[in-house]
Amino acid sequence: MGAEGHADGTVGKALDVLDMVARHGRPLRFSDLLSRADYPKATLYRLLQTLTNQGMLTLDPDHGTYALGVRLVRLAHAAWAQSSLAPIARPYLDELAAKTGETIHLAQMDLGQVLYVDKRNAARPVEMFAQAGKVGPAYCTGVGKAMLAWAPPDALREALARQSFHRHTEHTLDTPDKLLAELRAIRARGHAFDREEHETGIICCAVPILTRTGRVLGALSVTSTTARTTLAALEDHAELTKDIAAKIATEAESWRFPEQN
Amino acid sequence: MGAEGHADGTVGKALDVLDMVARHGRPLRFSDLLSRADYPKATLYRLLQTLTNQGMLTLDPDHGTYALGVRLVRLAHAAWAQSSLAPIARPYLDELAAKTGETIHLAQMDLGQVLYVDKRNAARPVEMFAQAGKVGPAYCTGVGKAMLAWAPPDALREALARQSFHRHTEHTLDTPDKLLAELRAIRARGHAFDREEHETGIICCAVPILTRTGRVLGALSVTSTTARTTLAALEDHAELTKDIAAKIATEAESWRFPEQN
DNA sequence: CCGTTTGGTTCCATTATATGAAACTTAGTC
DNA sequence: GACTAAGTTTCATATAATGGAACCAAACGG
Repeated sequence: MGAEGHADGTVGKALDVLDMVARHGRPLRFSDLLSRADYPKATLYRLLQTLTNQGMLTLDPDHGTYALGVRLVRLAHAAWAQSSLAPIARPYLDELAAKTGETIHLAQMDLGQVLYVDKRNAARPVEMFAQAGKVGPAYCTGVGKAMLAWAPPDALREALARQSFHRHTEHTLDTPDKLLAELRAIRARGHAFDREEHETGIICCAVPILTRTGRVLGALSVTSTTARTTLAALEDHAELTKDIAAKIATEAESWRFPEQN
Repeated sequence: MGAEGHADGTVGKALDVLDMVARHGRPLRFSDLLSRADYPKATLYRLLQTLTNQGMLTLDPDHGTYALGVRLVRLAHAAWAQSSLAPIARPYLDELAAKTGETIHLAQMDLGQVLYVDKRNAARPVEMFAQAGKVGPAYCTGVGKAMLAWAPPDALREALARQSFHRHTEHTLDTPDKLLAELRAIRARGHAFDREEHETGIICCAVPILTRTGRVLGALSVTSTTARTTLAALEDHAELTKDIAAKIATEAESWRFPEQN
């Protein structure tokens, strides 16, 4: 428990508190936080004060509650634009969605979890940020497994340690060993499947987005339901998806390092 | 210079570094940061390390550059959803945009600066997050002045100290005194104008979004150009804008504190 | 109306932690 | 192969975070 891990220094603790507020989803009072966190009163108090006058939290004086601050929204804008693949990938996602007619996910890895940074919904169009930002498990999603399959050994070990291996469906790979075997297969095959491992009826085919040096930037998936299609049919999109992934990778590298190479 | 202000403790410094990366807009190397920040080498180094293994920054091993991390994107999602008025205000902004046919801005105050959290562009539709997240000066924008006019004394003093009072156009109120006089007028009138104070040709009429207790949550503006319309015409929308602002305030309060009152 | 609880803030001696000058280790140049 | 620039580590010191306890205020209960 308290599993968060290595909370290096004060900064780690502060960010921990920030996460706590973020997770809760709506404003909390001092005492709410005090019961959740196991920091001593005074420590938590000063942490909150610091975060508040840094603008990372806002203290609502009427209710005495803390909420995430607007400075975070500003940082968010920058992070979204600069660090996520989303802005670069947008046109390519559109293309992939149009050609496959299926739902598309773009994800990146965040401390062992899958972070969805963009999405195309076959039916409804652009939903962008509101839909993105969600997190999911790595061990039982197509994008998660695709990223893990190409992760360097130490990152993989780290990520494995953070998985909960909860048996979501009867197909979930619920042990590290099963997962490791699957990752080898994925690596050999070049793409990952989700065989209703996270949610019954939901299947997908996912590919990693790799730099020229083989580093994992993220993953891309074509998702559907067993009612609509089959895994084999989704696999037909695999090559196209890989091409798109390659384009995104290339663009990402040249966008971020204009002068280089 | 180094004006940032009270960098309380280590956390403050860490966030300062984060901002620095955010501002720059694209990945930076250690030495880039070293020259910008005036922290000693070792200090900055450890700060970066901490932020990196907290997931707030990512170190690109191929180029040795730091960029904002994905954890920030996740926090961003939460902040956007929970702390900004944007998700609540969306339908109301749509309504206001439709009825006025003009460009609408929704802004909040962030440490003396105006943070635009949403926008409706008369011509093109939804652009959402990509367009929002921008910051601007408080002393020479309609939304900024509207918020300052209803700010409590100490917050106002704080905010004034952070203004640069750069003379953007010939109409800019470029001293604290002029601004204070204007704020009194705004308060009396109930809404603020931007008389081409920030950009020539751009005018707007802005109202604050106030809680029942009179606290400023944000501001709403109807913006246009001198080519298209006049200030007097914009003022015709003032009452409607106030109504919309009131609705947003009410909804914000009940959304955040469901059980209360 | 006063004693009590609950929720929040401040004190202050102690300790842990961040600091930063300087030394060191690469990697890249000439 | 010496020289330079960029990044990393060390270590004594100063500083800042810590947290137990005391304090304050407001809500509660009798």
